Amino acid sequence: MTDQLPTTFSPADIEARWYQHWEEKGLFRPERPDAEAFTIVNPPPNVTGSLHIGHALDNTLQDIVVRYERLRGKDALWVVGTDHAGIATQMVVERQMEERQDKRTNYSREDFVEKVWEWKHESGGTITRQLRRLGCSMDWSREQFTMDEHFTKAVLKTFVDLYNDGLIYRDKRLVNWDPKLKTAISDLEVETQDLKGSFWHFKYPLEDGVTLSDGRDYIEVATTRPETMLADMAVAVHPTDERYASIVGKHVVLPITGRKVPIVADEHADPELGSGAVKITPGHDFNDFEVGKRAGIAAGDMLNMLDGDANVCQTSDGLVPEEFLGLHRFKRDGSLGARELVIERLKEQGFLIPHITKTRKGEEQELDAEPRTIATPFGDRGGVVIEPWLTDQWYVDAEKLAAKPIEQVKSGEIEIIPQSWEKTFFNWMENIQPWCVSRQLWWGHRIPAWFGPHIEVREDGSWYLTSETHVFVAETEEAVREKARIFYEQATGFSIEIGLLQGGDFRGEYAFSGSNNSIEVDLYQDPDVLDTWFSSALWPFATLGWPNETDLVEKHFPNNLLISGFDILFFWDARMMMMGQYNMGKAPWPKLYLHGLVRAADGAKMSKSKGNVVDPLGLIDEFGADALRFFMAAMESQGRDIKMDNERVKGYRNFATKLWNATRFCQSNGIGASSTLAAPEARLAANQWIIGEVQQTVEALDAAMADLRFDAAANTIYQFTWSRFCDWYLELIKPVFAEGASETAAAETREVAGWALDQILVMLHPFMPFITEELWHAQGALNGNDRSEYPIITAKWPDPRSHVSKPATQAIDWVIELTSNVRSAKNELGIAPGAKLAAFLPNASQLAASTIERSSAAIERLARLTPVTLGEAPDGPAMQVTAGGDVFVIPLEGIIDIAEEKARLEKALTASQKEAKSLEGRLGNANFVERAKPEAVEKAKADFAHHSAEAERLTAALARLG
RNA sequence: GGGCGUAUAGCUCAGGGGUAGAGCACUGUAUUGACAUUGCAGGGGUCCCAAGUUCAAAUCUUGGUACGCCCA
Repeated sequence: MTDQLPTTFSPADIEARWYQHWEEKGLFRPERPDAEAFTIVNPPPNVTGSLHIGHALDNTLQDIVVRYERLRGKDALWVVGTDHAGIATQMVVERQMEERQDKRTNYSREDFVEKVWEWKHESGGTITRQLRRLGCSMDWSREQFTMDEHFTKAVLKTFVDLYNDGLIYRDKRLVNWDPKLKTAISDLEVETQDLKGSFWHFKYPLEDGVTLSDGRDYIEVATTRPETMLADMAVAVHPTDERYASIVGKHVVLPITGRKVPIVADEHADPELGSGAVKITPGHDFNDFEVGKRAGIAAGDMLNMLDGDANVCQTSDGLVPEEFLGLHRFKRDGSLGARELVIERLKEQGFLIPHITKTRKGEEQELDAEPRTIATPFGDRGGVVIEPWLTDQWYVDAEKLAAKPIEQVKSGEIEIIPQSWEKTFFNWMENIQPWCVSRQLWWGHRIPAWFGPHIEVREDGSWYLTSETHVFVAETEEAVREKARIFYEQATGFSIEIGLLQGGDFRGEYAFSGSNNSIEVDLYQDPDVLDTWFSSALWPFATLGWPNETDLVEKHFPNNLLISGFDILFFWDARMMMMGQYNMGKAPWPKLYLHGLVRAADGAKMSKSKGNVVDPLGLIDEFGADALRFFMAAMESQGRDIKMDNERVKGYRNFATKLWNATRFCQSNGIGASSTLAAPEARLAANQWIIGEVQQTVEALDAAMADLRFDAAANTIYQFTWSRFCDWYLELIKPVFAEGASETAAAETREVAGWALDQILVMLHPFMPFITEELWHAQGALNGNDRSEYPIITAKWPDPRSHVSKPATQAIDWVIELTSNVRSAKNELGIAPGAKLAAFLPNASQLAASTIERSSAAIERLARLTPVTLGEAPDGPAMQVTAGGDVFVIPLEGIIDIAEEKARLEKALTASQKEAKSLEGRLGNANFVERAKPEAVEKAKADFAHHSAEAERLTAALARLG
C-alpha cells in the first residue's frame, strides 16, 4: 500500500489486484462453521456463453445480497458453475468442425463427445473469467458443471426415481421437431412469430355419386400448409353443421394420392371459418392429432410423410407419388418444395379454388391463395420452422409435479417478488403440458434407459417374443443387467446373459440368441440425451453434493433466495420448484426475485441482429466495475426493465471519484481507520450529528435490503455519502483542523470522521467492492492500523449502537438552513459568494444563541457570517435572512440595491402567504377538522403556524427597509 | 382471444390519500488547499384522459386512450 493515494481514482489499477487477493485468500467463503447459512445459487450460464448486460444485472444483484449477508456475519455461500447447454454447445463445436470442412458424423459418438469436452476445457471458461471482472464473490473453489460426475449421478437418480414413480414415461405423440437440429424440443423452446403467408382453398371430390344438398360433388377445404395433404386422413365438419350432415361418414377421394378418407364430425371444425370443413392431417398438426385420436386413429397408425429433415418420404400406404419423394416441405434456397408442387398439381387438375380480390385500381384479379398472417412456430436455437412430428419421446408428468409448487406459492411458502408475476406463474403451471425431456443430441446426459425385446408369457407358461420393446431403466449398467436378467429369466425359465450395446441409434431388431442352457439378450441404450433444463432443475441441491455429502446439503438447502430474470421463470425457476419438491420434499428457496431485461438506450431489446448490444466489459473498461454495478443496483426497481444509460454509469464513476477525494481529504487531516464498531464518544455537535446520520443510514439501508429494494438501498448510501458526509460534514469539520483550534476537538473529530468514513465504506462495499476495499486499506495504512488481516470483504456491518442526538441535529440543521439561505440571498442579490459579512441577530432564539456560541467557526466558514452580533443592527440598507425563527440582519451599505432586496423578500412573502392562506382555508373547513385524521389536522395547524410566522417575519423585514 | 405491466420535470426513473422527488441535461455563478470526474444557486411538472369514492385524488375504484411484454 502506498502512503499517498493518487489524485484520481483509476478503477483498472485496483480491480484485478483485489479480486485476485480475495480469491486467493479464500475470502469469498471464509470458514464460518457456526454462523447462520445464507445461500444463493447462481443461474448457471451456458458454458458457451460470454457475459452480456443481462448477466451483469443478474450477477450484480446477487453479489450485493451475498456481500451484504457476508458482512452481516452469515456463512454466505454463492454457488457458481456452468451449464453444459446441450444444443448450444453441440452447435458451437459442430460449427467449428464445419469451418474445417469436417462434421460430427465423421466421428463416433464417443469421439465427438470427447471433442466437446476438449472444447470445454480450452474455451469454456470465458464467462467465468468475465464474472470475476464484475467483482462477483462466488465460491469458485466448488465451481460446478452440470455434467460433473456427481451431478450426472444426481440427474440419473432423478430420472430413475421419476420413472419408478410413473412420473416419467415414454410416449408416441406429436412433438415439436426442429428439422435443422434434428431433435425434439419442448413447448417452451418454440417461439411463435407472425409471418405473412397464404391460405389456399381446395376442392376435395366426394366419393362416387355422393353430393351435397346443393348438388356439389366436392367439399371445400382451406389450409396454410397444402403440402400436408399428402398425409391427410380425414375431413372434419362440425357435428351441428347442417350443410354437411348428410355426408358425415362418407368419404372424399384425395387429389394427387387418390387416398379415400372419411368425413368425420368433430367440434374442432369451426362452421364460421371458411367453408366450415377442414382437412385433417393427424401426423403433422397438433389439433389434427387430437381430431384423429377422437376419430379412432391410433398414434401408431397416423400417416407420416416427412423425414427428420422435413423432406417428403413415402407414407405407409405407399400413395405419395414418386415425384414428391425427397422434396423439402417447402421452398428452400430457391428450390421449390412439396408445397409448391402440390399447388401446381392441384391447379392443373382443377382442384384449386382461386382467391378473387380487387387491385388498387379496382380491377378484379385472381390469386392462387388468400394472403394471411400466420402464427408460425420457430425453434429458439435452430431458427427454422418447427414441424409437428410423430415420434417416441420421454415425457415428464409435469402436471403432477406442479401441484405442490402451485400450493406453495399460493400459501406464501414461496414468495415471488414482484408479486405481479404470480398470476403468470399460476396461468402456466395450472395449464402445464407434459414436458418432453428427450433430445436427439450427442452432448448431454444420456438417458438411462435400455431397450430389449418384449416377452409375453401365455397362461400355460410358454412364452414368445413380441414386436414390442421392453424398457429397462436404472442408474447403473449393473442395475440394468440385473433388472433385465430377472425379467428374462422369469419369463423364459432359462439362464440369461445380458449384453449392453451402445451402438448408436439402434431402432431395429433385438438380438436374442444362444442355446436353451444359456441365452444371450442384447440391450441397446436409448441414444437420446436429456433436455439441459432437466439437469439445471436440480441445481439448488445437486451442486451441494446431493444425493451424497449431506452436511453441505443440510446446511445450505433450502437456499435463501433465488434471483433470476423473468425470462427463465418457466424454463428454470418453476422446474427447480418441481424438482426441489420431488427430490428434497421442500421448496428450493422461500423467495424468488425476478428482475427485468436490460434494454438499449432507445428502449429496444438488445440483439445481435439489431447491432445494439452493449458490452458490459466495455463499460467496465470505461467506467470501472464499481460504477457499472452501482448503476445496475440504482436502476433496479422491482418490476421494470432497465434502459441502458451510459451517462448514468458515468455519474456513478464520478461518485466513486468523489468518495476517493473525500478520503484523500480525510487523510490529509490525519483521519485514518477506526478501531471500534460502535460510534466513538462525541461532544461536538457536528460529530454527534454525523453519528446520528450514520445510524439513520444503516437503518434505511437495512430496511431497503430486507425488501430487496436495490434502488432504494443504492440511493440511500449515495445520498448519505455525497449530500451529507461530503457536502456538509466535511465542510463543518474543516474549522476544527484550522491552526490554533482545540487539539481535543481535533482528536475527537479525527476519531469520528474516521469511523464515519469506515461505515460508509462498509455500507457501500456490497455495491462498490473494489474502491471500498482499496480505501479501507489506505485508511488502515494511514494511522498504522494494519488491515491486511481484516479486509473489508469480511469486515463487520455497521452497528453504531448510538442514538441520534436531538439537540445536535437541531443545531446542525439550523446551520445548514442558515447557510443555504445566505447563499441563496447572495446569489439573488448578486453579492460575491465568498464575501464575509457581519450580521446582527436581534431577539435570538435559544437555539440560535447556543449554536452561534458553539459553532461560530462553522458559521463563519459556511454561511460566511462574521462577526455575528446578538442585538439590533444599525439603521441602513441591509439584507435579511431567516433561519428557523431567527431573522439575521446583514448590513450592506453601498453594496445592496434596496429595491432588489425588497423584491426578493416580497417574492418569499408571497410564497409564504399563499401557503398560509391555503392552509387557513383548509383549517376553516369544518369537514376537514372533523373528519380528517388528527395527525393531518395537527400537521396543517403546525404548517399554518410556520408559514404565518414566516410571513410575519418577512413583513417585518420589509418594514425595516421602509 | 386471454393475461400482465407501464404512462410523473427535456431525458431516464423513484414515490404515493394532505397539491411532488432523484440522477442526467439546462441556466447563472465560483478556481491556490479533497474533488471541474468539482462547489454554490436556480429554472422547469393540469403526475395520460374522463367519471366515481372522499373533508381531501397525482395517489384508491371504474371506464377509456397509448405503448410494451407473455400466453393461445
